[in-house]
Amino acid sequence: MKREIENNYYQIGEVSKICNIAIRTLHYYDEIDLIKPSVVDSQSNYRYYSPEQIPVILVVKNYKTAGFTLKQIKKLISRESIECIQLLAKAQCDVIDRKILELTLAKERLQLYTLQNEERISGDDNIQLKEFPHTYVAYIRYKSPCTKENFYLRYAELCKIIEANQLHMVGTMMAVYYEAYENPNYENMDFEVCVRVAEQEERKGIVKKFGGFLALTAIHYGSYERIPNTCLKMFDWMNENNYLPYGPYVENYIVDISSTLSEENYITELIRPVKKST
Amino acid sequence: MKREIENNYYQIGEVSKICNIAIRTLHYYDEIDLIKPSVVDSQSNYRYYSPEQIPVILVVKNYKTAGFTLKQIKKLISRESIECIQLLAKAQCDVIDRKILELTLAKERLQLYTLQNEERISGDDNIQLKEFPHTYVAYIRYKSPCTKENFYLRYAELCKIIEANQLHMVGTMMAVYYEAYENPNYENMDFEVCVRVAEQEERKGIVKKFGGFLALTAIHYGSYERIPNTCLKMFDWMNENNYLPYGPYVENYIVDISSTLSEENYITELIRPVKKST
DNA sequence: GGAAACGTACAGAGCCCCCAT
DNA sequence: ATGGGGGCTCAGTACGTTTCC
Repeated sequence: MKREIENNYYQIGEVSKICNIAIRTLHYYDEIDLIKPSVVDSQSNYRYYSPEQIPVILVVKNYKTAGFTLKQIKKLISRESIECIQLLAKAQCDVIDRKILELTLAKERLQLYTLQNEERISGDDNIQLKEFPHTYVAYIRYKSPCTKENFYLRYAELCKIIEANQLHMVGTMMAVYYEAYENPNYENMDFEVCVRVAEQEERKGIVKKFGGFLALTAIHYGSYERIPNTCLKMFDWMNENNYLPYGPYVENYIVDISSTLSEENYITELIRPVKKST
Repeated sequence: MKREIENNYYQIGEVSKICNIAIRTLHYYDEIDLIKPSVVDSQSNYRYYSPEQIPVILVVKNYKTAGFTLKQIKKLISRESIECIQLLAKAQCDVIDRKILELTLAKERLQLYTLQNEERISGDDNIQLKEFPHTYVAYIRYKSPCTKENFYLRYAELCKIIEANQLHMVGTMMAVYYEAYENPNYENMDFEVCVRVAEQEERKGIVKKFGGFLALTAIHYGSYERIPNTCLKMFDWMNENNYLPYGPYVENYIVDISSTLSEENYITELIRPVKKST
């Protein structure tokens, strides 16, 4: 009789190997009545699984990678009606789509760090003239004292708006300085804090199209105090190559206080729209 | 002095709203030293967060959606070196890629159920002639008694091989009957159990190209006992339309014991390769 | 009277470790 | 070497009570 069981059933370790599931997890599935072994030896309490259970266990695994909870899976494999499965499956497809979108965006954000690294190595002279690409940004623009604190306050405001409107931030904080050529009034300055979003459509007062202009850009490493220095270099380049500023100056805070404590690690992209002087 | 704190700092409720994080979660982040409020009132124990903390909290959120653990995030925002961040970010990008692949495959599997539904509704007469598409399948072929038990044993074997070779199953179990036209010997039958895999390449003895032939297909609903019935209908169709069998007969077990207990819910695709008779 | 704090409890999905055979 | 099972983990959520503004 023992022989018979051993020949026609799998022990838990075999099932574990076949399905690539930890033994303890199979214990757990038994405990919560998700997958009960066909036979349990009443003396040893050893679990014995029938071959028909293998496909079921594998289906459970598939459902799990699809993101169903064990409770849902219990329903799915309790197998009342196929219509029920189809309904749940359809809904889960949408969930998966959303998850994939989220992960794609998360990856994009991570790549901001890694990409910057390569540029940093490749570009000894990091000043370059390029077409700043079209993107969509969520923004807040009004006049206020231009202090660090106000910056973060505004960024916080912006984040609140982004959350409230279920937008998806991709990218880092940027600032647009609308008064860079008049004598800027630092006590009450007209500037904008904005950030790129995944959504490709304008929303009145919240999201607008941005970019699509020719700009001289430079990557500035380190503390913000030395930014004027890098700016001067950009002006030198413009003089030599006959370009003039053309539109508000932009800064993109690629690595800032949110990812590093030491100001020496800051990375800022300085973006100055330009046109050829005639 | 209290006034000053209230003006320059956020209370926990405000942070919660701005960042869309539960208050109790912020408590938790404080407890595990992930995000400590800048100021804690020593009398009331009220937490006060500075505006600079908002971007950090949001970065934590982003890292979380990217799949980092809180422990890793603690390191990431402890912000020793950017190189460390870049390394972790690069590794996590690979993790995300794998997750996206997995989810994509999981979705494909789910769609097997939902797609079948539409076909079921649309096709009153479910016999159709079609080019069976090219796919890659993992397979096991040898002779053995053709019993249900052996089927699941083989399927289990196949799954083991798939796991061992890190292949990705997409689709349902299929069987290829190589002896369908000779007098089949059910005691020792040459048949194959196979399943579609995501990998688009052959592997000797494990994965092979499959399909790419003209076939008459029918969807059979219900118990396997009535399959011969549906088969007869297919032969009738072939006689009427001048087609002859051409190659081994295949069954695709779309809904079987792994997704339903009642045999009445089974859905099986019968696939008979054919050619025009001359 | 609405916020905030905090202790406890519990969730889901396992995993670690020790013991028995 | 294989099995069994208690307790533990992670990242929270829910509930209830008490204290503060």
